[in-house]
Amino acid sequence: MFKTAKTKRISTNIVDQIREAILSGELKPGDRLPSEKELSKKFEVSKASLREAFRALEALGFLKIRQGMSGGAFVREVDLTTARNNMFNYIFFQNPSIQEFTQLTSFIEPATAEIAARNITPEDLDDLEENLEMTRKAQHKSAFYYELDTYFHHRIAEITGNRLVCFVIDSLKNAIVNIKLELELDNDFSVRVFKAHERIMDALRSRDPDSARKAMLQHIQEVDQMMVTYCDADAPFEP
Amino acid sequence: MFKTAKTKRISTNIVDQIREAILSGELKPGDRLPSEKELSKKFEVSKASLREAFRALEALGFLKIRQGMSGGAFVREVDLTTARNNMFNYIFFQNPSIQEFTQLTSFIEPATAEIAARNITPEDLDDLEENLEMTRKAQHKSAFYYELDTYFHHRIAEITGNRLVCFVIDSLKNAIVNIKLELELDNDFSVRVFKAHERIMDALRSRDPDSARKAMLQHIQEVDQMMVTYCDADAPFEP
DNA sequence: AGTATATAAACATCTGACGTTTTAATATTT
DNA sequence: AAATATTAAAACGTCAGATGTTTATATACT
Repeated sequence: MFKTAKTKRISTNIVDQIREAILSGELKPGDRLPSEKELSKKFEVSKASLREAFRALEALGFLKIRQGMSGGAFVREVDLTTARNNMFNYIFFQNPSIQEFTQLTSFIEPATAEIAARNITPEDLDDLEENLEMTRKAQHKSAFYYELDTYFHHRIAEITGNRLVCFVIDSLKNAIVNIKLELELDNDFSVRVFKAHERIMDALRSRDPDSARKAMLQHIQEVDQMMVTYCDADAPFEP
Repeated sequence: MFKTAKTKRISTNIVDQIREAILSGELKPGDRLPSEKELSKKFEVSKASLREAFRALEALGFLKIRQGMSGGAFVREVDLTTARNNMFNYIFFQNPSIQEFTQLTSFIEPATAEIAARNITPEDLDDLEENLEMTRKAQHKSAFYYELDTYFHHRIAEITGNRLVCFVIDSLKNAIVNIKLELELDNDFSVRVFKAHERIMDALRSRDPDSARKAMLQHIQEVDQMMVTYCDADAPFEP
């Protein structure tokens, strides 16, 4: 009983109203809001307060403000990058251990690989073969190598057709790389990753769910092992 | 080669600088930033621009601004609620099917239950027993029932000690309830949920990982089944 | 037809004034 | 002396209006 009667900041009030309008479907991606002048009249607030609200809604990913004639505030879908960044911000403060990352990943990715082995199409296979080939060639180019690895896992997740799974896998990979290591790949590491990807591909090619699951799990555990060793050895990331 | 040379908005620049300072550890949770007046002097920008930046950083969960003497902008950890809301915003636009939720959940929660059965302490058990008892008594009080269910799953996840797992499970439960249904529990539904929880508890009590995993999986699939039926039957949520 | 120029709509930024909240110090009362 | 009331100051909150910048479109000029 008795909720707070405190009046919020004006900008907060506006953020809530616009967010609500979007979530209720009253405003849809692509819609353009009235100009600052008109809106501040409607809300009966100053331009400054309105603009503060816009900055928050932009940070949340609900709006994109464009300058110039026929610019304005456009509603947009909260996109993957925004969501992933926001998730990163949270995970950063949790500062989970490599083992926590590995554990969650090992719950999801082997299952993903298993399903992929059942549902994979020739096009998917071609895509992954190409990725594998590029990985083979790129074994010593660190930054590029990371991108290829991410794509490999992302692509397999995509085959499940489950966007939530894709999102979580993406976000985890993004977070661990940004938090834990700037991935100073040594030769051994990249060779092992490549070989693991090869084994997974073998299983996918032969549409063998069980092997795919096992190969993926082994891959995850091997990488975990290497990362833990690497961190213990010469890169303590907790000052 | 050649990145964009476009100068960003001032507020964006400030957001980036402060965010960077936090991520690099230069600023820590609890720290107080200088006053608006001083900061706008340091950044050589107007108060308005600085405040716009503050609104964005607040929305992201990095800052909390307090009014009054000895108020100001305080750095804080991005908290679970903020992160969960931000994740919800993304998932809202993806509008995933119940099956997508179920699939991801079925990857994670059975594994969670399995581990919990191994690691559960007497205190954990007491907690869960109490929750089960309350669930038994509250089978017809919809809102409360949902809270108890959420806590049950959350608490089991917690036993793994893996904060990422907790976060994902929490966020998923939060999202599905807010997006898909305002959970008009009928009697059958709550009875089945209660019985499933009972079965899971049996397994946890006897520290039987295999049974715990199976019971959890069955619970998830049963709930999925009921939700799909419910949605098909009389609550189409896509207008 | 193609290119330059002008115009207008809309956002971006700054300034300075005034209001509100909150804490802490001080004065007053009991 | 303790409790209460008053006051002061620091910091955020809001507003109005002036001025600058961007961008698309219309117009004029090759």
